[in-house]
Amino acid sequence: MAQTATTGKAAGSTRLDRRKARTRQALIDAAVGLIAEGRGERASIQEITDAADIGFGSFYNHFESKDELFRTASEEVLERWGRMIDRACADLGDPAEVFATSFRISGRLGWTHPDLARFITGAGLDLLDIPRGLAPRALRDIKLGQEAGRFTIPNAEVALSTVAGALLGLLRVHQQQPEQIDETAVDQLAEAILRMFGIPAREAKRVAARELPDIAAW
Amino acid sequence: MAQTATTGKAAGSTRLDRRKARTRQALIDAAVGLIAEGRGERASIQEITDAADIGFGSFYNHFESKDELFRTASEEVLERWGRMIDRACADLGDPAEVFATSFRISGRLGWTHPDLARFITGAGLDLLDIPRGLAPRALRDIKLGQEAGRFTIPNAEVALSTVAGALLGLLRVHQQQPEQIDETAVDQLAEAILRMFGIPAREAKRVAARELPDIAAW
DNA sequence: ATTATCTATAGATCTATAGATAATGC
DNA sequence: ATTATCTATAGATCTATAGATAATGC
Repeated sequence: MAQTATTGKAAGSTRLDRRKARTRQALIDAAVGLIAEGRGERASIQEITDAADIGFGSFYNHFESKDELFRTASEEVLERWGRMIDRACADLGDPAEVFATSFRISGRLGWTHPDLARFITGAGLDLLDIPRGLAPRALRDIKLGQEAGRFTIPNAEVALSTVAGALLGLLRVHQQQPEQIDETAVDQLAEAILRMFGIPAREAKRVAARELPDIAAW
Repeated sequence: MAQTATTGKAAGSTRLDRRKARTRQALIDAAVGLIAEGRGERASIQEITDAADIGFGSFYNHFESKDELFRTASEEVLERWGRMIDRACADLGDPAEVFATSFRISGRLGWTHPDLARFITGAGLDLLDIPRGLAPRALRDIKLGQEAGRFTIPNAEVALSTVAGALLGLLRVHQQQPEQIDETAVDQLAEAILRMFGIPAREAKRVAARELPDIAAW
């Protein structure tokens, strides 16, 4: 009874559980950092445990292989990203606006969430193979837009890959020359993508200019 | 005198030179195949020399490291691609049409040049960091289009990354579901990208529908 | 005689595990 | 007593090189 008193962590967990969870999280954080540095799977397990500041052997208490760690780490980060997008789009009905809002928020990650942005550029198009975060949401929204007759672009998968290329380019250029990418640049690109999807130019401008929820508060 | 008689190979080269060149080419072909399989730099030198059917030690007669081999192999393949594009666009003046033609030819690689297409999807967005092939040409054409006032899209680098995402999506879907991507699908995507770049919809349709040179002959 | 290729191997990693140590549970 | 962490290391790779073999030049 008293032992299940909350301690600010998950209820029902022992101190041992929490210590284990911390070690596991340290490994995940280290993996995320390595992907962001662009060294991804090329790092050795030794480098990973050094970065996480844990003993080498502890790695195998949590993951069977580097692959499993990197997959887990990617899914966790992208899941956070996905929930952020869901929150921002909760009240929107029009698929075109959902899509545009998701993209405009993602394009701002360079300054709102630099670590996440660096992870995304580090992962590259592999993002599309991870069933979390942008890919499943954007694909769903593109298909909804097609069904609603707002998007005339024929192939949703190809459209998704195009959007990923656009976002990665945006984040990459921002990392290299931050002054070139501001909110206007992100919104103009969102507008351009809407045109590509088949939304008339005038309407695309309107949809991409709607006010966004306050990102800073997240 | 008689010794420089041509033998169908480069003049002035000895038989030793030609044997060396064959070995080197076998290594490059093996590297291209490994990239196409998506195993790129993860293959060991032993696997590379096995695939090339040459002795392990010969590797170091030609390249100092795997990195150097893969860089050389990528540049060689992309250079061939680039020259193919140059040939097709030689007589075109309008930057928008040069761009559209380059893209429409590249989108057809899935059936005109399947090996090259598989290499491209295997390399992914790393294509943008190799100063050969699509990237420098597309960047040049986008900038020309901007200067000519035909493209209103603001950032050429971001636009380039978007186009790369589109092409990679196209080739990837074609590999997985060939029936989904035919010439019409490629041309529709080219048209959509022109709209994204700021070309009016009607004009985009016109530019993306011009007759292409006969690709089969290449 | 010269040059490239091949085979064999030393030495440097890197992974996976065993066994000792430390922390927590009860 | 139980569980997770740590250190140390065996065994499996993998790279780079040395030295032997084969092909070509002259």
